[in-house]
Amino acid sequence: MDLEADGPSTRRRGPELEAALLDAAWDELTEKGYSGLTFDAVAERAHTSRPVIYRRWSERESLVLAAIRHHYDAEPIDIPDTGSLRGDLYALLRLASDRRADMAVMISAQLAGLFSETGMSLGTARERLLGQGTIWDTVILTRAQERGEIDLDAVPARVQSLPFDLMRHELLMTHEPVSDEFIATVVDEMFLPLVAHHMDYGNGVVPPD
Amino acid sequence: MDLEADGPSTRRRGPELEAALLDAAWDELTEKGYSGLTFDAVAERAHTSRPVIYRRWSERESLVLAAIRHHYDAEPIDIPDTGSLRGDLYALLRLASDRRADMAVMISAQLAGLFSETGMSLGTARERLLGQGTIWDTVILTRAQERGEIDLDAVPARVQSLPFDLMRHELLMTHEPVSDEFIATVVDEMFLPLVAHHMDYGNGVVPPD
DNA sequence: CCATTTAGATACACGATTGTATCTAAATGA
DNA sequence: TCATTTAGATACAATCGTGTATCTAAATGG
Repeated sequence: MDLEADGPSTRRRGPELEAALLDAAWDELTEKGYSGLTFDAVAERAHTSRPVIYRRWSERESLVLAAIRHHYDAEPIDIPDTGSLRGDLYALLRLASDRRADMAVMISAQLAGLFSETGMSLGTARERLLGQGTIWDTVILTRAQERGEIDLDAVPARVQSLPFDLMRHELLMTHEPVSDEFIATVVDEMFLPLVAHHMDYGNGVVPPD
Repeated sequence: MDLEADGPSTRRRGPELEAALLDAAWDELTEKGYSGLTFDAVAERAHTSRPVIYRRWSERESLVLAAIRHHYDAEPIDIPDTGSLRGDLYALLRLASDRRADMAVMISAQLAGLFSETGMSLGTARERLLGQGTIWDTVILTRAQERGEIDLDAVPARVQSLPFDLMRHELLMTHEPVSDEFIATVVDEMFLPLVAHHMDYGNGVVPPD
């Protein structure tokens, strides 16, 4: 065996080795995607051999799920408590986006079947497939605006799970952490106004106590 | 060759054959996903052989993209014009969801690397990976509700691209056409209120003429 | 320090898929 | 009808990943 590269002939065991394997699996997963992940590549990346992996996880699914859990256990997100909903949302969306962008990449790592091989993102694929610009919503909204039903400049491009659904959507589409502008839009121009609206006109719910 | 099954010994050519190949590719794509699609399976499904495919598309990517284009050219969505934004939205969301659910399935067909092999949907995967229920948004919103900042019952689970982003998100998560309840929620409890809000309080934009 | 465990290397047979080459016979056009 | 095209069958080598078996030597625990 070659001893020059890194650790001087040290042979890992137990948890340390396991962590290295799962890290390698995670990396392979984000790069190649689930269906592109091979035991071989994981073993090589972890500087070991296939049998070492097979002894722990005999199926790809279990290996991958273990790798994902391991990755997230490694850096848990602590939910912010700023004292206000707005502050919590800003903080959590920023945090979740930065820390979980790889989750979207991972989820898309499944998508990666197509995308990793071709270098396409989901958004790019949509563009390539749908043509350039004029899509349904644009047409309808333009029409609506022409009828005076809506002012597109007054309605930003972007309520309970809304911010998270939209963030997840954004992450899936771009494979990048969302921008500050995105968060501001979602929180201050969508979520909070909707909250206000529904608190003003919502059904007269009374707490059950 | 076997002549009993269907068409009596007729040998397809040109456009007819090409359409059959692309249909077969589409079907394989939705069933197996991009990375699970093989020239072999496509050929077999089209009742022909691999060389016939290779003569037209030598790469998987070009075959798949051609298949997707062919599929959507076959049944284009005509944008509804009901006379009102609300009506247009209801109609278009319904139509797009029904007709493009397979698009999400297709997009997820990429996701299918993991999901087709394991029978998981993206939503199921999220559940399995995140645990049972108590996630960020729930915690924060519960907190906010406890502070009286928000009434969860008054704010439904669900602005310009909002309905479509949310529908796309929904399709990706469930792999099913969205429900009428989903459309109603998005349109009447999210999008339209936001439109109203932003038209009332939006920036005083003046048409540039 | 010896016994036990187990990491890591290597090798193997197997199956699936690829891309091409070759041959035939069916469709088409002049 | 005859020449040209090309669909479709078949076969092939080559590659890649799988899953297992086997051997060695390093780590660990008593």
